[in-house]
Amino acid sequence: MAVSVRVRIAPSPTGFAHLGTASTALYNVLFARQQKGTFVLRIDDTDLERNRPEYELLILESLTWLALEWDEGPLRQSERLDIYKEEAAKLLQAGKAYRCFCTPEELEAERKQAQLEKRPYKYSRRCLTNPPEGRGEFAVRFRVPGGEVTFTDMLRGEMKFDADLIGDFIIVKSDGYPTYQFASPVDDALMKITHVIRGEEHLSNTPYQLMVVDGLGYERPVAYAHMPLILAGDGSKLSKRKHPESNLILFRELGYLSEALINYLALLGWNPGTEQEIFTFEQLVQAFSFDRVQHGGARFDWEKLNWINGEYIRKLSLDELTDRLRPFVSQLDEATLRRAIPALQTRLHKLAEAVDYLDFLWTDPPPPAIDADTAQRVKAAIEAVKDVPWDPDSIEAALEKAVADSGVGKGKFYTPLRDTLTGKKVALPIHYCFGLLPKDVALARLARAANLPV
RNA sequence: GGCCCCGUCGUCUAGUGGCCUAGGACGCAGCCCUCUCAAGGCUGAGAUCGCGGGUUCGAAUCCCGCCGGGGCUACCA
Repeated sequence: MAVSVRVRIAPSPTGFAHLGTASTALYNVLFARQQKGTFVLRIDDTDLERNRPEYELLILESLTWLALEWDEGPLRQSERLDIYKEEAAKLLQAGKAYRCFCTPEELEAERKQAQLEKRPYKYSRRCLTNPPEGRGEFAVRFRVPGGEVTFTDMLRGEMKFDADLIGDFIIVKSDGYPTYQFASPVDDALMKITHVIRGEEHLSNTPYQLMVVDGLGYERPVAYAHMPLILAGDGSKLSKRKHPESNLILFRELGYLSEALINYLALLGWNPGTEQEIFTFEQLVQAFSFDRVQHGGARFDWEKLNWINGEYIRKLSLDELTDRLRPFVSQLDEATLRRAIPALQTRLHKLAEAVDYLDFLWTDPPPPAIDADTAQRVKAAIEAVKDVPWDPDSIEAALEKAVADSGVGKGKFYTPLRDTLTGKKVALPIHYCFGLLPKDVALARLARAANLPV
């Protein structure tokens, strides 16, 4: 009987959730849904120095926004300290771990020395071979048995690491908290995680964690999948500090649709083997497979995301787009917003751009300086529209007639009108600029610009 | 330094020995449409497949070396 799939994501609340978090979560969810498995959310909050509770909130909020819902959790490592203590005690008792009293300075000196002698650094094991007399603060080190560690990576096949190159590493810090290399494999084992799907930066961490699992006598995960990293535009790895723009909350604020971001992220590093680029989530679940995942990192491309986001915006129904837009233009009344949608829909790449197209509705632009001829045409425009029904189509018909009568081209006729009404060089079609404005406001703006009595 | 991963148009990629004079998408350029900006339609530029050796009748695809990028090597995760 096949064991049911259990996967997890384990972000640490030392910063906002970023693109990498989303990407890893996505692949986990895709696999979980496809295999009818369980997706667990665990918060790896063992870094006392850098953890912040508000970051955890941000992570949950980001994942929820992206609809990457977890089935179990969030479990917090900070609430499982007893477990790690117990597991560490087992290792200590079995002689598979030992107390280390070395100070950071001493360790630093060891490292420097190794570097000086041009030999690869490995902890000297002095606290194992010569346990110091003094008591006091100590960390717990795992006694690396050496030999070879092998495991299967779902992308790369059989991986083999030489454990003789790995020094004894710390599993419990002197503050009593477990390190990542310890807590993570312990939890994965206890939570019966079957497939560890995570970023490629963890590929060479895997042997550490496998040795811990083996040392404890737990069952190993069935397989690992180390997914390609998302790179910044310059090819470097995305980091929270260097790349604040990768904050997922920011994507929401800029007006990216969560399903568009998901679609883009899925394509970044994975490809379906067909030329399809736009996928529903269900289609992704069906189509996803690890053997079509890229092995190398991929740069994040805003342009392509913008295009996909535009595609998604254009697919939305009038009601859906209205709902999505509302938070971005809360100044605007519902009816006006709905009337603007047809003109907006083909123009937006991000929802927030709606503000640039609509803010003339609640912000009076300064009247432009116009010459006598132009004033005449503005006046003609006023005459043309002042008695027509106030909807874009009627306005357009009236204006077209006025243009024909004026003897000048549309561009020459419309440009000063657009300028007067919106104060902008780029705007919605002129009849929308009229129609969205209350009639009296539109006429007043024109009259003022043409220096006419209102 | 050591270990590991990766290397096809600017970017994301297709490609697993002949179908590749290397395909698609984004972006870019031009044209059409057009009151601006988009959207849409059409056309186009853009990769000697990191480099050098092999293997083979034939290599982007296999082998070796080199170079380049990234990751790990923390009492960060």
